[in-house]
Amino acid sequence: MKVTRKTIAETAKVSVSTVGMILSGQGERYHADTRQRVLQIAADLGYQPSINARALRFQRSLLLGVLINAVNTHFAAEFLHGVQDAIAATDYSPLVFFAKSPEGFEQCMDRCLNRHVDGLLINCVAGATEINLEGVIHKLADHAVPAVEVFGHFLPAVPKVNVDNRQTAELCTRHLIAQGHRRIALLTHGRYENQSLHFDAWEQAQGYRDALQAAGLPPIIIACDLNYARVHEPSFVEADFTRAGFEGLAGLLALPQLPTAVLCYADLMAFGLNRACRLKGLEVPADISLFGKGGTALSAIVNPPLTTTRPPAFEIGRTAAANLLLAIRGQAPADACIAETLLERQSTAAPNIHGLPAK
Amino acid sequence: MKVTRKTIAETAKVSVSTVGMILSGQGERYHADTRQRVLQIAADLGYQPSINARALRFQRSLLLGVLINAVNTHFAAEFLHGVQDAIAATDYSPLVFFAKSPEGFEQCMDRCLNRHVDGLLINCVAGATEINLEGVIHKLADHAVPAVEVFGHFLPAVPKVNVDNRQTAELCTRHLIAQGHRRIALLTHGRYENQSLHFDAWEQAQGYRDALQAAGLPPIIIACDLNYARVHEPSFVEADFTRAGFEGLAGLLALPQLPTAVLCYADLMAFGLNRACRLKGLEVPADISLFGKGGTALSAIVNPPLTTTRPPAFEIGRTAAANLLLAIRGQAPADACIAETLLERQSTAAPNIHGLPAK
DNA sequence: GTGAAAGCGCTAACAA
DNA sequence: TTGTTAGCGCTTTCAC
Repeated sequence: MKVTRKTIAETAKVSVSTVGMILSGQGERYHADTRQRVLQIAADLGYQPSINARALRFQRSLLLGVLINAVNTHFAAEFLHGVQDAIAATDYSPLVFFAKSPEGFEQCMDRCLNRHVDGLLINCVAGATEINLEGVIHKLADHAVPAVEVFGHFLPAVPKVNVDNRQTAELCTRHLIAQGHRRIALLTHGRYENQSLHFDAWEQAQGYRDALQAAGLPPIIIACDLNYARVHEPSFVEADFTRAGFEGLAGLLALPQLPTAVLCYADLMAFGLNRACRLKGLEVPADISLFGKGGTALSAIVNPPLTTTRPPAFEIGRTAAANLLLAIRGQAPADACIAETLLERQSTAAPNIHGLPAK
Repeated sequence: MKVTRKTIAETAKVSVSTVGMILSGQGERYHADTRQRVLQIAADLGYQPSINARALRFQRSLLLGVLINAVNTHFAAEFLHGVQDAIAATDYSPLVFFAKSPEGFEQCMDRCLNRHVDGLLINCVAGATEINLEGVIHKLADHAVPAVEVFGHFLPAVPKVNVDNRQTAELCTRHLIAQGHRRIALLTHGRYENQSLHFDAWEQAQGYRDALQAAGLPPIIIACDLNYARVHEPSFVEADFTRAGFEGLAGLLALPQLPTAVLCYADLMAFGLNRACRLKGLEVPADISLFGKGGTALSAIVNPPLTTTRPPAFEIGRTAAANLLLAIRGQAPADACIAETLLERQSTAAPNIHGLPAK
């Protein structure tokens, strides 16, 4: 049933090493006859090399470990599509693990390591101090396995592929400025100044400020109390974000003048803010423009459809896998940072400067 | 650096076979001393068995192929968690592929087969006639690889693990009946009678009818025109569902009497219907109870929070993987069908029978 | 009680 | 031009 090189050797009446040499393409030095015969028989028998034997022999597996922890599960599929795209032309296959707990994460990593994966694509949990980063870093070094970190900045000396939150925010802010907005607020995470833990919020604020500064406009930052880090029930996280957005309006109304546009830290916050606005009789976008972040499926169907940006999960997966292949080949890949994709919809418009109907 | 049984044997001054016997738990016949020493050293050195060597020895790859096509990506992570849970105590690892196109699906399958996966977990695309099922079935038979199909009924003679849509609908309907509802409508897919293509809608209708019949109540089915099968832009799918739900109210209003409760084919349809109700001045749940399906994250935070059911993706993943392991061991696993989990929230309540404010 | 040996399939240095 | 051999790490039978 199972056809190995031995089978071929016996059928062709040559030795296994001859078969091996010929099949691996180094068969120039053999008789054309022999070569022909061996190749023919291999094809006829439908020979498939045993990747396991190869893996044992070479101490490499043609396997890529993919450790996914806190990536928004909505993007996991897209991310993996990108990974597949990058390895489509190679013999590599992805060994995928979703880790939910810190211990789970290490177990998944161990599994990858004793599978002798040739490289590791790592997404550490965002904002989790619970994970034993020291251990992870140590293991990586110990096993000398090439790795690329995605959606995070937790592993020093590991090449990274990330969302460029700074550039994204700059893009959004410039977009609003170009529309004519002059009072643009940022509704963000309460701990956005904690660069290491909430790097995404921090980066967003940077980009926001940069764009405003370039236009000679003052930043207006409203920080919301978000305590999702303490809670593990996903629906609560979402409820918390919308609540924060809803309550954000109070902060905006307390300002000397209401901003004409608000860039949010997350779509869900924009949803909450949108509802609060409606209850206060503020029209979106006529009275106030709302800019989300995340590109959630829902953003397309709320009322009005939310202008937002979507993480380029496919691109990130593809770039990360491509860079990992480079690293496996011994070339140190550069870090990559990819801006989100802008999805312009109906929650943003030119400001109604004169109190007249917009447009 | 790398610690094998040889390393342990040398350190413990015994033979590799002794180490092997002891580590595999069959070390009763050895000196307690020896056993202790070997186990201690193995632990100290952090010995991890080489799965590749084992795989070669046993002629199995210890790899499980997972082909995911149309599973709601929201559930993919949960599903894979379940798979991991089932194989946690084994040496198996999941080779995961997300296929977006029919050709992509076959390529992924080929990759699994080339890798000699010991088993295949397959999710074929729902409602896709485009996929070459014949080819898939043929390949499975050809390679004699055990398989389990999940979230679908497309592969004859392959054991299945599915959501029990019939039982779920029966559960929901009975729940509404128990609350006192007598006019309960089903807002569903226009082609719900196409059992093979839209089996989920078909099954739901069955359960709905069964529960009503048992209570001596008449079914009221409103079928919506859904054309998502023709469209590949995900946000459109969602827009289409909400639109269908929104328009569904017209069908309900055209009835001799408005139902007091509506079971929907999907959360998104319930969202659309909810909005339509509000616009018509109908209060949920005071005037009409709404029951979703899907347990989307959003369902928890809409207003009012939607009573719905959530696919037991974790359970399905776990059961499917467990059954696949059975199949690999040569035991034919039974089909499994698991009802969704009921999430009771605020969109359902006892009917306001007398036109008085509910409750 | 313990160890030697063979072999899973593949590879490569070395003999012939 | 082709074959022999040793070995990757693990398992298991059989001999001591």
